[in-house]
Amino acid sequence: MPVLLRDAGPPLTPSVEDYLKAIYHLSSQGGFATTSDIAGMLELAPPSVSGMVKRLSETGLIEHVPYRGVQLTAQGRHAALKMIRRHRVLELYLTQQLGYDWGGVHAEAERLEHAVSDELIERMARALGNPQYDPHGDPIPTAGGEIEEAELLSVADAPLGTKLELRQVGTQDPARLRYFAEHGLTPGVLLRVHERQPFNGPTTIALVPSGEHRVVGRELAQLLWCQEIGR
Amino acid sequence: MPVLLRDAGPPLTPSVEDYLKAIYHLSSQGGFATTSDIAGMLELAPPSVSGMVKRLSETGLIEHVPYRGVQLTAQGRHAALKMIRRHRVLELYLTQQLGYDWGGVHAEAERLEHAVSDELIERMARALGNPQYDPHGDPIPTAGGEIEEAELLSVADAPLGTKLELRQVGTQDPARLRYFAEHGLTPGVLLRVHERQPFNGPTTIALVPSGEHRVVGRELAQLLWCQEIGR
DNA sequence: TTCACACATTAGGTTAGTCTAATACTCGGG
DNA sequence: CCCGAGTATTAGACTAACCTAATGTGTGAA
Repeated sequence: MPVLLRDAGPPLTPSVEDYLKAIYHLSSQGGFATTSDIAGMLELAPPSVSGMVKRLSETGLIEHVPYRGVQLTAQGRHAALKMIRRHRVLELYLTQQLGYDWGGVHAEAERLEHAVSDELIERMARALGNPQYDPHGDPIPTAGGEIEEAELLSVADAPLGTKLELRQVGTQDPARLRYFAEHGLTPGVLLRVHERQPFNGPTTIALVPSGEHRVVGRELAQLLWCQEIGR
Repeated sequence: MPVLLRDAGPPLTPSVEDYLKAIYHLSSQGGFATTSDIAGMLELAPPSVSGMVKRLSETGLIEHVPYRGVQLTAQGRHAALKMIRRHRVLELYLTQQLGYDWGGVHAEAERLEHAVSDELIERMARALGNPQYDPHGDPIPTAGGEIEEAELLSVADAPLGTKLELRQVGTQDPARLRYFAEHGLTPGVLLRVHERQPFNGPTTIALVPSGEHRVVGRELAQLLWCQEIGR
C-alpha cells in the first residue's frame, strides 16, 4: 500500500477545495492570484472571494497581501495538489476504464473529486498502473503530494526548432505584459524558436500553428518561460 | 443506451437525497416514517427533521400528516429509488472492479451517490453486465425507477418448511405490535412455518436459527408478511 | 502631480441546514 | 375522563457560502 497523504487539520469543504485548486492554477503562472482572477475562474462575485480569502488566510491555507492577491502556503499547496491528483486520476480512470470521451470527463471529475476517498483514488491509480500523466498529458501529483514540475526554459535559452508551450511570463510590469499580449504571446500559446542572433542579439519566434514571426530582444526573451512539448 | 430517469424539477441537495432514502427505507415496512425514526436513521436532532419535512412536503416530495409521520409521493419515491440504484450500483462496482471489501464499500458509496451523474451509473452498470442484485443480495432498481418488489407471503399462507424473512407487520395496533415484539417477531427475523392446523387453526412458526417455536392464531398469522429466502 | 477608473474590500442580506430550549399534541393508564 | 410521558413542532440562533450595493485603494495617463 503506498503512503497516503497525511490529513492536516479538519476536512476541507468542497468550496474550499475549489478555491485552493483555482489559486494553485492561477499562481503557477506568476506570483499572486488576484481576487478577480479567482472570481473569474470560479464564476463567483468578487466580494464572495474576498470573504473566503479572509477565512482561508485565517486557517493558514493561503497568504493574503491586501489589494495585491494571494499565494498558497505549504499546507494550502499540499491540499491543492491532492485535489489535482484526484482530478487527474479520475479523468484518466473514467476515460480508460469506463469509455468516457474527452468532453464529458472534466465535469464528472470536477464533482467526484470532492466525494472520493484517498483509498478510492489509490485503488484507481493502481488499476491504471500508477500513471504519471492524465489524458491531457498533464502530470499527476504523487500520493505524497509531489508534482513533476515542468522544466521551464526561457525563450532566450531554448534550443532552436523544438516545439514549446508558453507557460509563464516572468514579469508583473503592465507595459511589458501588454506588449506581450498585443503580440499574441500569452500562456498556452505554442511556438518554436526560429533564429537567434549572436552577441545577445534578438530572438525570432515562430508561432504555431500560424507560423507568424515575432522578434524580441534578449531582455524580453528571458521573461518568456516555456515547456518543451515532447509528448 | 437505456432510457435514463427523467429529471423532474430542480436538482436535489445531498441532504434532501438522504432524507428521501431514509424515508423510503423506513416506510417500506409500515405506512409512515416518523420524525424520530428519520432523525435516528440520519443521526440528526428531531427539530431538524421537522424543518426539512416542511420543506419537502412544500415541494411535493413527501406527504406530511402532522404528528403522524410522512410518506413519499410518487415523485419522492422516484427520487429515492434513483438514489438507491446509485448506491447499489456503486457498491457492486467498487467490490467487483476495484477490490473493495464489504466493510469499506458502504461509506464510500454513501458519499459518491450524491456526486455521480446518471451517465456514470449507467456506464458502471453496463460494465457489470446490468446486474439485478447488489453485493448484499438486495435488488437494484432499474434506470427507469422500478424495483423488484419482494413477493410477500403471509405466514397464514406460506408453504410449510421454506425459509422466510419477516418483512412487514401489517398492523398499526400497538397491542398487537407489542405482542409480536415480545415474541421476537420483528421485521428482519428469519423463520419457517412449521405446522398449520386445519379449519383456520393456529400456525406454528420455528424461528431461525434458534429453532424456538411460536404459535399464532390465524388473525395474527395474516399480519405477518414474509419473503421467501431462496438466494 | 493629480484624478479617474479599475479593482478590492466592507456592509448587510439570503438560503440551506443544522442545533438547543421551549411549547404543543396524543394517547394509554389510572 | 383526565393527566403525564413521550413525541412533534415552533422559536430562535448559528455557520458556510453566496449575493448586491456602497465604500476604499492604487496607479497610469493626462
